Amino acid sequence: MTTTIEKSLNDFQIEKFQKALVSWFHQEKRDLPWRRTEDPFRIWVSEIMLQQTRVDTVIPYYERFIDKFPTLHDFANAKEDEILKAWEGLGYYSRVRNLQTAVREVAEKYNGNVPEDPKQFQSLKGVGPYTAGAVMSIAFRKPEPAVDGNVMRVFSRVFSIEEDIAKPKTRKTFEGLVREVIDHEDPSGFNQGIMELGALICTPQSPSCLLCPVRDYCKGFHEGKEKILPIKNTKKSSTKKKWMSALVLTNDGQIVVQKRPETGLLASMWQFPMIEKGKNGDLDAFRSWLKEELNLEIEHMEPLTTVKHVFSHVEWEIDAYVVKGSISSVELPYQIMTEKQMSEYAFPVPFQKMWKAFKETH
DNA sequence: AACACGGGGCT
DNA sequence: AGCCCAGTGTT
Repeated sequence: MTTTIEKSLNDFQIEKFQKALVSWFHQEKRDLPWRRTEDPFRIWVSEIMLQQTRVDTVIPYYERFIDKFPTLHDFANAKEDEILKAWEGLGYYSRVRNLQTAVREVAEKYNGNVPEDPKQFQSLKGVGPYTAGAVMSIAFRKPEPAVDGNVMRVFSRVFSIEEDIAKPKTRKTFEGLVREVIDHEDPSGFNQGIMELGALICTPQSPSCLLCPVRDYCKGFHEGKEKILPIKNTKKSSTKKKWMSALVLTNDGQIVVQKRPETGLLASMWQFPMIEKGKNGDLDAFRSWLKEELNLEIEHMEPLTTVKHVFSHVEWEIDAYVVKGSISSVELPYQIMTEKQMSEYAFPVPFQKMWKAFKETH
């Protein structure tokens, strides 16, 4: 039993709404790098990068990524450390691993051609209902819905829908609505137009209704509800976790690093040796842990900085130290490398903050 | 349905 | 201190 949304527009008005939106889009759209290509692989890459990530953040990553992996096959053949490095700082790192899994499947199963069938494409790793609709409509002009946060916000206003957009089933409601009103002449312009409108005009706070090309068709505006829509419930707050970490420098100027586990938070990325801080925050316990864990003879140890980092669901506080000493040998997952070697591996932002503090003080 | 999964920009 | 961002996978 799905909720039925009463459309506030008749067929005639829907057509005018489509034309107003699509022509506004083609006139006002931003010149973005992924709008200069028709290569399904590149459009796909851009959509994965844009998940939960702002356009301005994505642009430089996209440029570097396409420069490094110009074709689907270049990316399919790359090493994991290499693709993680290309994604370093962008967040949600499973996106890039899933993308490679999917691209390899396309290379083998579809002879390197991105499937044009929405169901086949959506079956690929990391491709959900939004990304499937976006790539199918933009690259292949298929009239498929691509419902993201923008679409739910814009449509909740245009059709004055007060369902909670945080609920999973609400997305399906909007998909059904998009299927009814999408422009079959230009599905790409329609989907991108809604998203562009959400980014430039129909913004989360204080939408610019006076500049809106579809204001005349907006039920929420006519009811004066544009500011209270969309309805979205609040999510729970994040937990906190404290750590102690050391930048260990060997006598010949190398650095001790560690590869994180291949599952979970920041999977397979690199960091400096780190343990969870005990309840007493015992520095001596940390020293003896370093000694045993790394076969390390500590010659000097000093506090460096405290790094705070907020993830979506957890907050970290890292007490960072600089340690100098001699090491006979380290065992996996630890490794000793030069600064130049470090630059080839992906480090999460909290550890980049540590490194930056070190470079500024030493 | 609820939660894990990054990082940054804006109010 | 929240909210939001061109969401998806797992449980």
